[in-house]
Amino acid sequence: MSTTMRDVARAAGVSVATVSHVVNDKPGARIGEDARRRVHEAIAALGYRPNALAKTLSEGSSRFIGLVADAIATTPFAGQIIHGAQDEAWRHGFVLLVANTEGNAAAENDAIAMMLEHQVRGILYSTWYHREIDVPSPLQHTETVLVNCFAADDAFPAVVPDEVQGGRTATEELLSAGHRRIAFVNTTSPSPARDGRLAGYRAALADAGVPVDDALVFEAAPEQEGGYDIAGAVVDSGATAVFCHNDRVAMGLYDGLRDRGLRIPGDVAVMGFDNQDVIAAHLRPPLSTVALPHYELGAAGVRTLLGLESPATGARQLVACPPVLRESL
Amino acid sequence: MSTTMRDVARAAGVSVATVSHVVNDKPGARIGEDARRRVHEAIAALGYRPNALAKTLSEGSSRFIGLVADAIATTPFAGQIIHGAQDEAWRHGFVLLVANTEGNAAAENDAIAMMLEHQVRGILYSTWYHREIDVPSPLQHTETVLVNCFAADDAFPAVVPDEVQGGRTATEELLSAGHRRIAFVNTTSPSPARDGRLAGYRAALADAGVPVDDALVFEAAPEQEGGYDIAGAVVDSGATAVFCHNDRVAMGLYDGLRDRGLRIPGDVAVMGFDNQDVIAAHLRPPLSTVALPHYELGAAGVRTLLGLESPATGARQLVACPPVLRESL
DNA sequence: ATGAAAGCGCTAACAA
DNA sequence: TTGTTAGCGCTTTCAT
Repeated sequence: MSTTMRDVARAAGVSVATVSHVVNDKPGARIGEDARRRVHEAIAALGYRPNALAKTLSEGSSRFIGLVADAIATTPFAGQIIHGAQDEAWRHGFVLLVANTEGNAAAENDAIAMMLEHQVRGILYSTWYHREIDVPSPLQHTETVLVNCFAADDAFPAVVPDEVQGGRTATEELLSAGHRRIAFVNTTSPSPARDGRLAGYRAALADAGVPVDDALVFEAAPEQEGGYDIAGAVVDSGATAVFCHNDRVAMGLYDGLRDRGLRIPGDVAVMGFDNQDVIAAHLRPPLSTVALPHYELGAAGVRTLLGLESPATGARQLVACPPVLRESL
Repeated sequence: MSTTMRDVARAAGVSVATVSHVVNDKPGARIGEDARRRVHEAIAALGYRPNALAKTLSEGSSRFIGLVADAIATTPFAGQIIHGAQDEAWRHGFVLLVANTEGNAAAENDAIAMMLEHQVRGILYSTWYHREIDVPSPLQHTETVLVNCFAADDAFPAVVPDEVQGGRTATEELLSAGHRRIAFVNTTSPSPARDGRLAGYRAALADAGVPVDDALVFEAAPEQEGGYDIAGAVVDSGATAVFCHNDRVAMGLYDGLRDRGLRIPGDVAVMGFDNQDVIAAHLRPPLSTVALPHYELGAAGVRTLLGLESPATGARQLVACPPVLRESL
């Protein structure tokens, strides 16, 4: 097997206790200059690596954090949640245990059980799109933080994107670009995103003294196809700017607009939502949008779990969706 | 703290050895019906969960596998490597420790060190695009499998996509759709993908008895912009079909073609590469392409690490890139 | 300033 | 069939 603390102790001619002290740089430990040096030498010579598992066992508390995700796969940016969580965990000396459950309840329970058996400090439960969930029962008695989702009764700390602010921001950008007839192509699927962004849109208009015209609010499937199909109606409405529920809808709308000989942003300004990697920056013209803060969601989740971030509001913690301006308006 | 095996033993009126045996369902262990039942009852009553860390310590071998990735973030489908690795690891009772290093050497070394300290059985080192790498030195003395990358001298087992076969497949699809003047818009950046796909393109043409015309081979930046900009030249070449280095280039090409009043696939057939989630299936028309097998790469990496898959060839293990036919040809 | 020794929760001989 | 016991590698009093 690998070299242990005992090997080091023997090589340095000291006891394991001494080695332990110098390895961990214990504050209240008086170690002689000489002994300390010998230990370091022995460590280098033997290529000693502390066994984190043994350490955990003896200390009684691990440095693992679990992250169970319903879909690392399905959506590109879900990976950003992992990334943010991993970075932040790392920053505090923690390691991430990742499990992908594909929404399968059995897999979910297995994953949670396995994490608990590995003595995780707590579990981050995340979804790939912002929504309300039923918290899996094994999580009821575990230190849990919801990421990008929330419990019906807000019984668990949760970190979610601020949809209302996002919708408001998008609209404000269009407003400040001089537009007054601003259409909103919302999604057809009921969700916090749908309600929140609409509320934000309305609020921004109201604040700007622009009357809300319900004829300017459309609904479309939240994909390219939805955006493409709604283009005609949007054009007919006489809108000079369009805020799309997401970047994919915007991408479809681009095509629909182009088919009708309309130029962006000359004839119609377009604003997206999500700031989706492969799309937003590379449409022609590059799409202005509002970013979904996935990385930050993961990071904030870890901080909350570690008790470094007091849930200001009480339950749901809102993370801002910042605007990303490019050339579509 | 949580309930331990001792608590269970006491509650069931047996020894810890007995509990251990029933918990692990040890083959060579004769346990009385009665004792077994009492143990199970005690476990249920106390809500006992085995401590995986203690188990590892005592058994001497852990069930962790490390995955260090240079960018979970940058590209959407990198996440699929994690996903595949995680599923496969899980399937064999292993847990994935994930670390994202953003290509930073220091972070990389830290990550590897941490994994080693956690007694990982081995480490998967993966990159977000297929390329040759210098294997970080701490990995030299560790059970390592390269995923989506390979060492200069093929000194490490590696699992990579079969670029040549991919290029050949793409071309064959175009060929069997009846095309003879098939352009290839390759990338400008040197890479296994660039060389391999070109080789596959040539081989497919040769096999079909179609002379390779170098005037039909173009180069463009591997993004939407590159595809858009090259459209004119491609059209001028008189090609009736275009094989693009990747889906993003194809997306740009779509725009360029449309600007020139050309229809897809009526006037020009288009084939992509990557099968990139957000893009391929949602262009108009949906893009036919060749899939990069990221999930499979991650899964195969785990199998190889676990010694379940004997590297047939010796060093680099090739994973097939299957065609995904939609409506662009 | 340093060491001995008792655990942490579990496994695996070996006894009984 | 079941129990005893000695570790696994490390931390941590408590002596010295």
